Amino acid sequence: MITLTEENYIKTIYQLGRYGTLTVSTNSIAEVLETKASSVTDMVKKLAEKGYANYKRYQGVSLTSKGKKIAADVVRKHRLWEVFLVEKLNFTWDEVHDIAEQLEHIKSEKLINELDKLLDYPTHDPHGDPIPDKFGDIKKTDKILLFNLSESSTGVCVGVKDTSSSFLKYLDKHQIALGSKILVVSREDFDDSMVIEINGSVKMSISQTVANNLFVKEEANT
Amino acid sequence: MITLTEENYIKTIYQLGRYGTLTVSTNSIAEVLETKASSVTDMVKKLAEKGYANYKRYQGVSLTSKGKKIAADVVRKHRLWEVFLVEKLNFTWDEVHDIAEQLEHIKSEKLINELDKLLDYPTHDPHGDPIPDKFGDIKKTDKILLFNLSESSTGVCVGVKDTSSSFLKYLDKHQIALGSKILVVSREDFDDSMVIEINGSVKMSISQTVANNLFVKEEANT
DNA sequence: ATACAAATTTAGATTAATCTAAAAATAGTT
DNA sequence: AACTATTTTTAGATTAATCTAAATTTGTAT
Repeated sequence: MITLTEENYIKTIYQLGRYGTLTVSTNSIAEVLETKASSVTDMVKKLAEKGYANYKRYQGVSLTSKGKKIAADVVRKHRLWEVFLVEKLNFTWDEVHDIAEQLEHIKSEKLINELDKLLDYPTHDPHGDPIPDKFGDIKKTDKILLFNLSESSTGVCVGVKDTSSSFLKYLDKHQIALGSKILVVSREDFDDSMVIEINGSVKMSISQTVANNLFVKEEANT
Repeated sequence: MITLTEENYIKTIYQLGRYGTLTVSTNSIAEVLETKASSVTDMVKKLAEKGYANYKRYQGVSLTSKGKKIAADVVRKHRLWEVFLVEKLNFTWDEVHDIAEQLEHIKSEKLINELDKLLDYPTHDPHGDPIPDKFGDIKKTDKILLFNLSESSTGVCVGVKDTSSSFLKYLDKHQIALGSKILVVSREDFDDSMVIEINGSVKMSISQTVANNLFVKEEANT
């Protein structure tokens, strides 16, 4: 059996390592999980013993295919529950993370399959992140950061990097949502801010920080 | 903060003590939770220290009002989730217990209130057990065991005592469900079995065990 | 009232997950 | 190549929840 704590470590390794493709450092895991690096070392040894991770001292950790499957399942559950909370229980996108963090550990295959069906098989969560399928596979989209969109180009908002409540509320306030059409009107070299136009109407200036936390899908030039 | 384990002990004390009205023994708690009495003693001391229970060595445990509130909340969540699983996710009444056992520990007031609303404020779970309201109050029904129904009396099935999968499947097989009308046709002194008629059509013989695990609400004599 | 059986508690040990502080390895810079 | 700063690991301790085995209390029956 796998414990809740182990699941959280595995998920963190998965996400820090770009869905399990990279090796990650114990320190970075410790930072995300708000523990100490020494605790991470201990746990990572255990995960390796149990066959969920590859680990060589001082060389970082990666997931085995067994570990990746577990991680993808947890992420799948997390994101499906987020969709449920927003679609069925009237939550807003900035309220769902902490609850999904709890719900992601519920064990029942039927439950998650039925939930998937109830929600009509969504492919992305309320923040635009992709939902792994039953087999742990993820559809990759060619999203880029708004910051990397050039002047007079247009993109559709497809996700956020920072999912903090404060950032999401900022976006709400300025009517930026998934699906919004964003035109880069001009860029300011001085402080890397930019002026954008949202859905062809509202014009506003955004900071580099905002531009670096918003994913868009670039639209073909007109 | 209250741990998951503490919550489970509190819930058990609540249920063994008839919704917190009686004092219960450490042994009975140990049996339900499948632990040893010595573990229970330790935990019960801790619960008393934290203000959730009243405890005097060798004299059993009861809940404080603070403990009762926590227990009622957990039971409320458990039963609401059971309704959700049956009503929205196509589970049958014999499949929901173990999953609800996990879901009952999810912490979010908004979540449970919204769930309550989504389900249209149900008063009973799929086994006929009452759902405590937001304040922890429970509507008591005057249900009796089918075993205590006299010959030629009629009752409506309103709940089960044994919620095991095997018993529930037995009921399904014989078309006995919540709401079924049951007439006691005759009783057999020899082995305490009885012949019943279900919904005015099917006649069958049931054992004492079955009659002692089915709750009915007696109907006024015709 | 005593003696015995059953229930309960205590004492001491174990496991999982964590921590601090010290030691070891790695990586970067001159 | 040597020094230093950073990262990582080890060693030893702590906490929550549990266990076994022994000791204590309670209740019952003669």
